[in-house]
Order: sequence, then structure tokens, then C-alpha cells
Amino acid sequence: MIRRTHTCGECRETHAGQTVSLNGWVNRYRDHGNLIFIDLRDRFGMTQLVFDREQKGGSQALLDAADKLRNEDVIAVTGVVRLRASDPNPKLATGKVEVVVTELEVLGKTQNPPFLPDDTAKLPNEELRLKFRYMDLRRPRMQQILALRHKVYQTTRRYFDENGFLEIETPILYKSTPEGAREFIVPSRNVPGHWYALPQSPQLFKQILMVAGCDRYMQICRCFRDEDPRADRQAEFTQVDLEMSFVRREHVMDMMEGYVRRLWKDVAGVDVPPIQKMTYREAMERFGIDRPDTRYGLEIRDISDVAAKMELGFFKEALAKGADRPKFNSKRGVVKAIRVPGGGGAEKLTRKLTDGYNEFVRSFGAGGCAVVKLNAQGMFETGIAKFVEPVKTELTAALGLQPGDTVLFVADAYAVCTKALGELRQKVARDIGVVPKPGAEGGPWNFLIVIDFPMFERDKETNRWVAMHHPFTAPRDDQAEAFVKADVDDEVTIESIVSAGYDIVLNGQEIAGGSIRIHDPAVQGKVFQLLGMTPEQAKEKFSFLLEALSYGAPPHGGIAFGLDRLVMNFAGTENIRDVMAFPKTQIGADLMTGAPGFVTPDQLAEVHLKSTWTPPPASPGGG
RNA sequence: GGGGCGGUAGCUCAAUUGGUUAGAGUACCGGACUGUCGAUCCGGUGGUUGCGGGUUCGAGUCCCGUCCGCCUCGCCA
Repeated sequence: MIRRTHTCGECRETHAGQTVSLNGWVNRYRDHGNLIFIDLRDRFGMTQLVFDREQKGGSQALLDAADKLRNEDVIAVTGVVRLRASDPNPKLATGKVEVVVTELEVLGKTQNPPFLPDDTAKLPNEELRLKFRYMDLRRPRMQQILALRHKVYQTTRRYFDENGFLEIETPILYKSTPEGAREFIVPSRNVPGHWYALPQSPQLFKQILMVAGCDRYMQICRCFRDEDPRADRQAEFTQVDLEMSFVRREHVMDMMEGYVRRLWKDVAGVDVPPIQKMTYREAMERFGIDRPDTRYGLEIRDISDVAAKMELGFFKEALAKGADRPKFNSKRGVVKAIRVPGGGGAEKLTRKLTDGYNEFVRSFGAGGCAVVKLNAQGMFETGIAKFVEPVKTELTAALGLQPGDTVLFVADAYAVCTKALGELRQKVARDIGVVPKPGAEGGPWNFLIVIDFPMFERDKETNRWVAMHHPFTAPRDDQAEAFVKADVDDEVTIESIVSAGYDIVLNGQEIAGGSIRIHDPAVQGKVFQLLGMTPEQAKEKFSFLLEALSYGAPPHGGIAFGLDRLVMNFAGTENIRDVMAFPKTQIGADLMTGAPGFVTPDQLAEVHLKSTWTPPPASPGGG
């Protein structure tokens, strides 16, 4: 085999006159009969080859061989680098030179490919790209993303190594802990009737590594959650997972901020300014969501005081809900509004759109969305105009209204109202086109650290308390005492307890989340109790953790970054599959390998299983 | 589990209110051509319109079911 002396992205004017060998794929051939051009591609670039009978080293045999080459054949060539003085190709980095081939070796002939790995052509449908993943990955764009991802790995390892972290692997076959996300389970062969689960995250192992004295741990690890995917979510994904001993939350936040800075500097060449912190309360109040997109305004205002003076039935009804509860209690009724400024998008809010908003907020459990417009003459129009008119002065002051503005109202219990408007805010922003381009395309990188999350929230279905982050999250230092003393039935107090958790948000997307952990077995026991676990159940599920914590556990905390989402940001894609070499579809299928597939009855028997699934009645054909 | 969009040649797409033999570009095959770089020119192969059923004189088109892909709600401690 002719082995390459250079890559296809390497040759420049300085190589002129040199004899080189190249390996690669035929990206394109231009056959002029007695003169043939080939663009040869590898992951480093593209170089034009020339086959010319009348050049030194050329021959009819060489031409005949080149004549048979087709797109995506794998070849090796030797030839002389020549300047393209009169007709350089400005589209190629190597466009000022070409290689005049004297020797050709076909290393791998292709059958007619289902599609060509061409970034300039329209992409074939994703089903096909996933089935022939190796063909899709040949595209320079995909190679670039794979390289970006590699760079993220390397920068990550370097940064944490420099900061004293040990990279330690944790088990993939793990114990089932059926809280949280649905788990993938794996039957045990040696212990009949028993099961492993694949980890949703290495959470407990990394805590135990802290108890083990490892001081600082990091891992780029695979996590598994058997839940339906989304554009930015897969059942199998990668986290940059870390944990630190002898820290308060400020120390972890500093470390993760340093990581973000280093990553953006090394991978994107961007200097990230100091990251602002915002409390969960403020995020919910201003943006209606715990991961605010701060790239645009359209902030939410609580106008309950003004609304109380309006003779509007559904405002009054909403405000009457939980009126005895504290101000930010989830069940207390409120009226909130978004002002869409005139000249800043309000004119794009057609009747059709605002009618749709009514339906939209209903999907989040709110009763509806009221609308009013302030016309150029400063008169309220449409929707609830006649109810607003009497409180015009107060509402104008509360929202800073200007002629031309449109106001969107939602009235409901605090949690519902906030959620509905938070989602509506993002939809309105998209509808009126005020969302900037992604950072990777030159838009802003708006980072935010959100802190002071509630420890617990009510599960909508069971009405039981669930941990907002996870059950190992500590209360904020100054909340610990109140938490331990709190009666488990004291709903208002429990809801008000704030944790030592923190999230990093980038342009409205959660890219990392973590917390200081509980290292006191008594506090941990209290959490389990609150979550409705008896001491026996807690022991059954987490005795190893409680035991570990009782043998001298250092204060510790950590965080996990969603690595796939980091790469998505650098690559400027909204599709998580684009940043994974071998992603799965909506039903968790790998279209290339055909997973999931059948196993033999013997394989099942070996792990003490019998499938209850029966094939549906045979239907000829299929899709 | 719910909602939405899509599936026509290897690929990207077209096909009037349901109406003749389902077309085009590209890829592929054959031929011509010594400076192309989306090469060009000439000719050709290629289709169970995802699958199954129904309505109709007639279905790519309408209806029902189903499979697959994508988006989304639920879900994602």
C-alpha cells in the first residue's frame, strides 16, 4: 500500500516540486477523457489530483485506471506537487497547488453510495443519515463537530487535572434506585431474579469517593435515562461529572466558572466575563422559568395589586386562591403580565397569534391569556380594554406602558401562572423575532448561575414531596437548622426551605447543575422521611450511603455538565444527534446496528427470563 | 400515553378539483472530450408512490389501520 506522506489538507506552495503520497476518498471526479481531475478528501482537507498522460510519469494505463474511479472510492496516490499559477481554486485551502499523479492504487472500491457526504448539497433525510452513519460522518461538517467534541474532552481533562482532580471510573452496572428517571435494567445471571440498573448519573459513587478521601474527582461519563428524547436530549448521554471535598457552594461555583471560562477560551476563542448569579426566586419572578434566557427582555411583572382593583371575574377568582398563604407560595393566586413594547415587536402580534396564546397557556394549566393593546393615541383596545381603562394610571406605572404596547395577562395560582407566562415569554420572543442568533453564529453567550432553589416541590400526580434537584442535596447553610426542626406536615415551611444547589444556564438552556451534598446522616434521614420513605426503606435503598456518611464524611459538593449540550453550543446546532457519533432515534433505535434486537431463548434462560411479548399477527411487508 | 408534520426512482423533489404511460435534477451505466473545480455534451438503466385494507368506473392524491423518522406535551430525582 502506498502510505501517505502528507494529509489531504496539508500541501501548500512550499511543497511545490516535492513528491508526495496521499490517501483518501474520491470526493469528486471531473473526467475530460485524456485529462482527469480528482478531489481527494480525508478528514484534514481536500487536494486536487491531476491524471495527465502526457506529463512525466503519466501513461495510458494510469489514465485508464483513473477513468474507473468514482465518488467515495478509497485510493492512494503518489505524485508531484505543482503550483496552479494560472487557475488556483480559492474554495480550497490547498487550492494553489495540485498533485500530478504518477502512481495510483485503489484501496477500497465503493458500491454506489446511498448518498454523498456533501455539505453543499441538501442533506438526505435523517433516517438515511443514521442508517449509513459512516457515510454521514464523512462530511467535513460532521468531522468538524467530532473534532470540537474531542477538543472539549481534552480541555476538560487538562483543566481539572491542573486543579487537582482525579479521573476515576465508576460502575455502569449499578443498583436500581427507582426514584427519578426511569432506569434501564440489566438481569443478573449469577443471582437469579436480581437486577442491575444503568446509572442515571454516578451521583452516589462520587459522594462515596469523597468519603473515601479522594478529595477531588472528575469523570467524563455516560449516563442513562429511559425517558423519551427531545431535540436536545437522548436516553444515553454524556456528563462531565465532578465532586470536591471541603467546600462550600461558592468554591464549587468558582471552579465551574473557571472551567466554563477555560472551555470557551480554548474551544471558541471567547472570553467569558464573570458570570452573574441570580436566585431561583428572581428567575421565576422576572422570567417565569429557572433557566432564564436573558438575551431579550419581555420580563414578567406581578400586577396582582392593580388587578385586584379591576372588575374582572377571572382575575378576582384567581386572586382569591390561597390568599392566606405567603407571597411566593405556589398555591397563592396572582395576576402577572408581559409588556410587549410597541416598535419592539408588539406590531407583529396579530390577532391570530394572540388567540393562539390563549390556547398555548392552557396547555400549561392556566385558564387563558388576556390581551390588551395600547394604541398610538394611548387608548386601550381589544380584549379586556374596558376593564383595564379604570386602572389605566396604575397599570401604566406598574408596567411602564407606552403607546403601541401590547400586554399579555395570565391569572392563576403562583406556580401555574409563572410557568405559563415563562413559556409564553419564550414563544412570544420567537414569534416577534427578538431571539438573537446562537453564540456559535456570532450571537451573545449569556451565562447565568441560578442559586437558592427550593429543596422540595410537590409531585403533581401523587402530591408527595419530591426533591427538586436530588435527595442528596443539602439545605443552604443558614436553612439547615430550620429544615431539621420543620414538621413534615408544615407545607408552607417545607416549601420555603432553600437548597445549596446551583445551575449554570446558557442562553436559556441548562448546561450544568449541582449542589453541596448532605454529609450529615441525620439530615439525610430527614430528607428521606420527607420524601415518604420509612427508615427501613431508606436503609434498604441507600444503607451504603448512610453508612458511609457515618464513618467520617467531609463536607462535599459537585456539579455535572451536559457535555453534549456544551458541544451543541460550540457547533451551533440544535440537534443533539449532530454532536453524537452514533445517536439513537425517538424510540431509542440505532438504525445502523439495528439495536434493540432480539436475543435467543437460550440467552434469556441464562439470565432467568421469559419474555411476555408476543409478535403481532403477521402482516406482509412493513415499513 | 397524547398532539403535529413527513414517507413518490439510490438521493433531492414535482405530479391541477381523484383522471392518459408517475416527471425533473442528481447519482449510476455507456459514449465524446487535455485545465476542470457543482466540468460539459450525447444516450441509457432505474418506481409494488412505506405497508395493509376501504371508497370509487378510476387513488400518489380521499378514508381507516399500521410501521418508520422528526418536532412537541406528559416524562427527564
